[in-house]
Amino acid sequence: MAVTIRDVAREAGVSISTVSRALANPEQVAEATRTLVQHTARAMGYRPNRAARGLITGKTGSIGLVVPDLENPFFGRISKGVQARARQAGYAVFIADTDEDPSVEAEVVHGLIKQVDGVVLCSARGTDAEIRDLAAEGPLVLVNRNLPDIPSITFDNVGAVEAVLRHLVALGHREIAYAAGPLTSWSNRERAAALKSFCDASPDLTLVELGNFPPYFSGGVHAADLAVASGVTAVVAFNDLVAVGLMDRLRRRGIRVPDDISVTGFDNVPASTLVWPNLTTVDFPRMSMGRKSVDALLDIVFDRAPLPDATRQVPIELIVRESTGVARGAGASVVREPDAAHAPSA
Amino acid sequence: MAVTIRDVAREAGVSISTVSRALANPEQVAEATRTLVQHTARAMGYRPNRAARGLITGKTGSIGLVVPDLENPFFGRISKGVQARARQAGYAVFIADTDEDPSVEAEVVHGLIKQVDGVVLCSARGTDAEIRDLAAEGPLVLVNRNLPDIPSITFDNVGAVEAVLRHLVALGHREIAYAAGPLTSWSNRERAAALKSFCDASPDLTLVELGNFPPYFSGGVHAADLAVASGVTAVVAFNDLVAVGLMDRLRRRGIRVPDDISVTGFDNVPASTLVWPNLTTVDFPRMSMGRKSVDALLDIVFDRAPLPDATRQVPIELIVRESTGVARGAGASVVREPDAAHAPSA
DNA sequence: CGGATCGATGAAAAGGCTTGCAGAATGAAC
DNA sequence: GTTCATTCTGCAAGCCTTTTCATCGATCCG
Repeated sequence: MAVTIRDVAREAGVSISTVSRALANPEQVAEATRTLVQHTARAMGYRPNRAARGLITGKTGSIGLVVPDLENPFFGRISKGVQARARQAGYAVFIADTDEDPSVEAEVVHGLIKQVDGVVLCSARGTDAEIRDLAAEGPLVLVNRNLPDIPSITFDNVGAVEAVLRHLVALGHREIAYAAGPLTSWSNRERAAALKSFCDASPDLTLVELGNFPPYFSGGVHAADLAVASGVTAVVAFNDLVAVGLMDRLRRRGIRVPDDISVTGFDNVPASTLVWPNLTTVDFPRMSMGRKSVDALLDIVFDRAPLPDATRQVPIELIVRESTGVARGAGASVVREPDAAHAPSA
Repeated sequence: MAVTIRDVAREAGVSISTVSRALANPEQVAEATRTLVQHTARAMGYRPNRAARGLITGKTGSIGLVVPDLENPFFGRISKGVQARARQAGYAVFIADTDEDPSVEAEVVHGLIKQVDGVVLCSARGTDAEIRDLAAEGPLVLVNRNLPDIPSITFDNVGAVEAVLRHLVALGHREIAYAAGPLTSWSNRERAAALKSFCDASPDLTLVELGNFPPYFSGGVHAADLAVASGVTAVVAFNDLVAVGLMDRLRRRGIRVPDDISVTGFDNVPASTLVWPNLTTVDFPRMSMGRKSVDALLDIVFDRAPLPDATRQVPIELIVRESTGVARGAGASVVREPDAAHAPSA
């Protein structure tokens, strides 16, 4: 049988309230008593019963984290960030994997949110309405998805797209395909919209929208042939996994990257440096995103003033590697006469 | 404020015990009352308070999963298996990441094991003694590590090594290096020992032990140069990540795989098919391993007869891909006169 | 028709902990 | 020596649920 607070109290010769206080609010108890109690507790191997505490305080000391796919290193890293910060704050974290299924997502969050202090919902796949319903049930923060009135940690998708596009345009690319990710993905919708608006704004740029594809290697394989058929010189893939699948298929068909076609991804997952050529991609500091989400959640839980929205968006960085090069057929002159609207100033 | 069992009781005009029974043991309550209560409960949005239930039953309805690195897809997939089975059984799962640190591991398991019904400890990095101490504190099952007296789910490392070795020998390789993983890793020790015993048993085989290296891409990069210098024709890497790092470094040095050197991994993680050449590796059904671990844990928790040990070891499969080929310098004759002890019978 | 049997229900205790409130003890001030 | 302020400690209520035990009514049988 586990040792309880009253065992410690008996052993130390004090009341259970004193034990409770000595452990939880040490400053409320006299020095001598405090050390006696703490000593006894440790010696007896006392560990507070979280359930009992939770029953009274209404807090569980744990948070939930819901992700679409634990095996995807994108989420693995975010989870690590959440983990780390939660542990620092004395919180344990439930993790649930929804297998990219919006209905599982709703069910899981629903089942979790009442038995934890709050939930971090990562790359939510559900509709805005579903997510609002969920948020009404308890403290919820969104990662990689933005919804007014709900605390959201996002990264700068528009900036990321702009960086990629400038890079490609500078290399002489004018016909660019987007290998789209799942329609349920908010970041896919953001990127697609940003691409469209940029390309619409510059007359000499044509955007070919392909997809949607599943956000995996297989999606990229599928996209590759369509991209080739469309005649573009560069493909922006929804994420690194799709980009890698794309490059694999291109290589198997004897199409060279970047000589024949340039390819870019998003996320900077480990796989982006495993492949050859290494992938040009956009880095998102996922670890710090995970940490921030816990901070935001705890702000709600403890009713603290939340972070200003500006600091909620984590910065991005374009990582130029070997998968992008000068556009096929583009003379060097192209590089010297970039599209005024999108070329880097230097 | 949350709706409690007594709210439901008042609303339905019955006692709280009846509500409790109608929900938890429906057969103990009259048909009419049961449906009334269930209806009222649903209508009011009642959700039982797990903490209160746990206080009385002594069960939390949750289990813990502790892994060295969540970002590693090897563990990601195991986690998915654990996840899935736990959810089936109505359990939620705490996941903790130890960052490959044995002391964090001990601390985390220690902190977790009293507040869950049991813990699945994956690829434990601690010493045998540490793990035994942990197991004494509560229900614990080991995954990818074997310890007498503690329920363990493992895969057949010896069989895996044998399969790899037979494959390499059949291709004419006689000088083989092992790029070892962390000393804290049980499977690394198993594989190293199995390799040694096989090579010792066949006089014409020489084994070069390299390492130890961290179980990541970077470890493989490091190992590559040592492997080349050692003059071997094949390298068995501790896992796929190391193998991929190895191949990357070889490619950068202009050494061809498999023409100059053959490379194999273990685990069959997604990265093994992202690289070119695709990696020859050994597949472990990690998902089913995760599921089995939950079954084993629940067997302990519910005091059921545990699975027989034989079914605790999950089968393996050698996946031959393009990273292994005929040994450099070996004539075709070698393939026709394989070492009797290790060549496949066909 | 009385007693036994059975099913359905309710009352109440228990589980470990926190916390408001009150009491005891100590010390200081007069 | 008395009074008051100030700590420190203990009592007891309460958090929400499960579960034992008792009660009640009804059914059944002799």
